[in-house]
This record gives sequence, C-alpha cells and structure tokens, in this order.
Amino acid sequence: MATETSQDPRVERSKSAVLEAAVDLLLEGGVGAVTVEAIVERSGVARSTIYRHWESRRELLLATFDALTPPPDDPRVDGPLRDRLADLLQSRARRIGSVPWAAAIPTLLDATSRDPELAGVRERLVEQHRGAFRRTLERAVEEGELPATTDMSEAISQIAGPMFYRLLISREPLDDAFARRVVDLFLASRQR
Amino acid sequence: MATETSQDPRVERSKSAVLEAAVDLLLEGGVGAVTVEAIVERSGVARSTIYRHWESRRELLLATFDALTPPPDDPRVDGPLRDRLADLLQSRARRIGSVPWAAAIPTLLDATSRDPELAGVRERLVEQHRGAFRRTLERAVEEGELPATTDMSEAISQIAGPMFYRLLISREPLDDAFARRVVDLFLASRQR
DNA sequence: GTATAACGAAACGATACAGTAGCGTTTCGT
DNA sequence: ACGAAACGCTACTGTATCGTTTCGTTATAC
Repeated sequence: MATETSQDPRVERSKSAVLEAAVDLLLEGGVGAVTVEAIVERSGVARSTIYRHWESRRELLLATFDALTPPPDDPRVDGPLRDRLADLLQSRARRIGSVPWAAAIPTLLDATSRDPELAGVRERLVEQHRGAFRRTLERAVEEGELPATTDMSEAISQIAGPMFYRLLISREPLDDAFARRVVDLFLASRQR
Repeated sequence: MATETSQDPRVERSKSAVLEAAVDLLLEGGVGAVTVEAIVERSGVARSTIYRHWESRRELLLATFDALTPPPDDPRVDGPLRDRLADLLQSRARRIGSVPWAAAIPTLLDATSRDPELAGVRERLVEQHRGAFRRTLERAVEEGELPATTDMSEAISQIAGPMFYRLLISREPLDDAFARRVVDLFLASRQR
C-alpha cells in the first residue's frame, strides 16, 4: 500500500557514488580497470555495500555501461542543411573527441563485441547517435533539400564514418573544419 | 666463429606453434584471452619452453601482434580511377569484414590505445593500410584524375571511414555495392 | 654412439581479484 | 526516542594467472 520508491537516501547516495567511480575507472582504464576493489577505493563505499546493491561484478558492469549514456544534445533545426549537418557533426566530434570518450570508445567496442548482454548497450548508444543524424536527414528530405531516394543508413555512414576513422584508426585531430568539409563532400554529390 | 643462426629446428617449430596459437586466441577472444596457459593448451608447447623463448608474457604478446600483420595485397594499377579505388576498397572491406579480423580490430584498437608499446604496432598496421590508398590517390593526382590540391589524409578518411563505420559502429554488412557507392560519392564531388 | 640442447610435465610462490561473512556503528523514518 | 536498515570495516575463501624452477625425456648435432 505504502510508497515503494524513495527509501533511505543513503542507498541512492551509495549507488551513485559507486557508479560514478565505476564510470571514471571505465573511461580511464577500460573494462579491465573496473574492479570491485578499485571502486571501493575510489568511491569510499564499502565492498559489502556494493554487493548489497548488485548481485555480482557483472551486474555492476552492466549498470556502469548504462550510466555511461551521454545526455543527447538537440541539434539545431534552423538554417540551411549544410549548417545543420555541420553543427551536428561538429558537436558529435567534439564530444567523442573529448578525452574520456576518445579513450572509452575502443574499450566499449571491444567489450560489447564479445558479450551479448553488453551488445545491447552498444546498440542503444549507436542508435542514439544515429537517430540525431537520421532526424536531420529525414527532415531535409521532407523539405526537398535532399532527394527522396536518399539511403539514410548509407548517408550516415558517409557523414559519420570519416569522423570515427580519424578518432579510432588514424588518430588525427577532429577539428571543426574537417567536419565541415565532410559535410560539404556529402552534399556536393547529392544537391543541386 | 661458427654459424650463429639456424640452431635446433625444434626451436623454430616451437616458436611458430606458440605464435600461431597466440594469434588464434587473440583473434578469437581478444587480448585477455591470450594467457600463457591457453597457449600451452592449444599449441602443445610446454610452459617452460615458452619462457625459454620469450622473457615474459608481455614480450610474447608483442610478438603475437607482430605476427598478426596481414600480407599486403597489391592494388590493381590499370583502368579508370573509379575502378581502381573501388577494387582497393572492396578488397580491404572483404578482409576486415572477414570473421577473424572483424573480431580482432576492436581488441586491437583497445589494447593499443592504452599501451605505448603496442601503439607502435597499430601505427604500423594503419600505415600499411593507408599506404595503399595513398599510392592510388597520388598516382591519380599525377595523371590528372584528381586535382593537385587533394588532401590525401582527408581523402583517405572520406573513403575508408564509411567502411570502418559499418564494421565497428553500426555493424552493417560490408558489401561491394556499398564500397562502390562510397567511391562514387567521393569522386562525384572532386572530378570533372 | 654420445654429448648436448631443447623439450614436456609438473610443481611452486606471489599476486590480484570476486565474492562471503561477521560485527560494530551510523543514519534514517516514524 | 527507538527500531530497522544501511553502512564501513576486516578477515576470509576460492580461483586464475603469472613467473620461475626442477626433473626426467627426447631429438639433434657432431
């Protein structure tokens, strides 16, 4: 009958302290660095408390990945397509080029490639990432800025691909000018 | 005075058996799967023998990454640029889309991103990969098929990026048609 | 044929980690 | 104020791995 939620505030405090430490460890040292002991040390939360709230290290790791989701940033919806796409790509590039994410993405890809449960986490992150591009592109199609035959999945690969290539493979800097040229290249072949 | 090389042939046999097993384990299960015990079990070579030939697990891991380098395939040099680029991209896509490599690349990126010594291995692999594209593009510039102002590094990002995006991020299939469209997109905005 | 080097099997100590249990203390809701 | 719950602390078990050594066997070179 009574309210099931909002129990002892200490529970929330402990949980968030643990997750915060776990996320930090994940971003700094990869999945392998997320040990219970390291979390205990960094968070100040006791080992026993952690196991009171999570069944196992695995559960905790899952929760850590969940806590990792970045807040979605709303892309601008005004101005010409070229500017909207460039803004979107630049904001994405700035985020994934930032220190914690640049280091975390390889770890994420690796961990999620071999673990079916973690694969869901990756799909969610990827879908969130692709959604922003898809919405911008679909709107452009509706407004006639892009042909109706545009293959969304292919377009996203062509726009976001070069950015990830520089981040993951060649490790070149991701500056705004590069993002703009990628957008221009994409548009040059599609637009009138 | 005597010949220093080519000692007991068993040495070579053991070494290659160990490396072969280590490479298999790396491709199958990532860096974490390359344990000395697993190598012992799979290769049939004894623990002691392994430590006779390598100082430590770390040395062995380095050697494993070195043994990983794929044989370079020579891109075709005839025909129009469109076909040459498409051929190159398709052959690359087929390789990195193949089961062992598709699974290995995330592990490689992760491991090499946090380990300065392994970083050299990644650079070597990336450079080999980029070299093939660079040579094809430079030749195209010489022959007037591309403008002399073409930024090689940028061009490679734009051509190879979408492929890696599909492989690593979106996990979509890498078919030849996709590769060709990527090339066409690139050329459409550059060529007369 | 024999000496020698490489070999395989097995054991060892050290380290790191996950997970469990007990106990006294602190904080919360009522 | 008081009981319940959450907490921190500590010690413990069990497992996995590494690095190293010993020892008896086997293949190779001469």
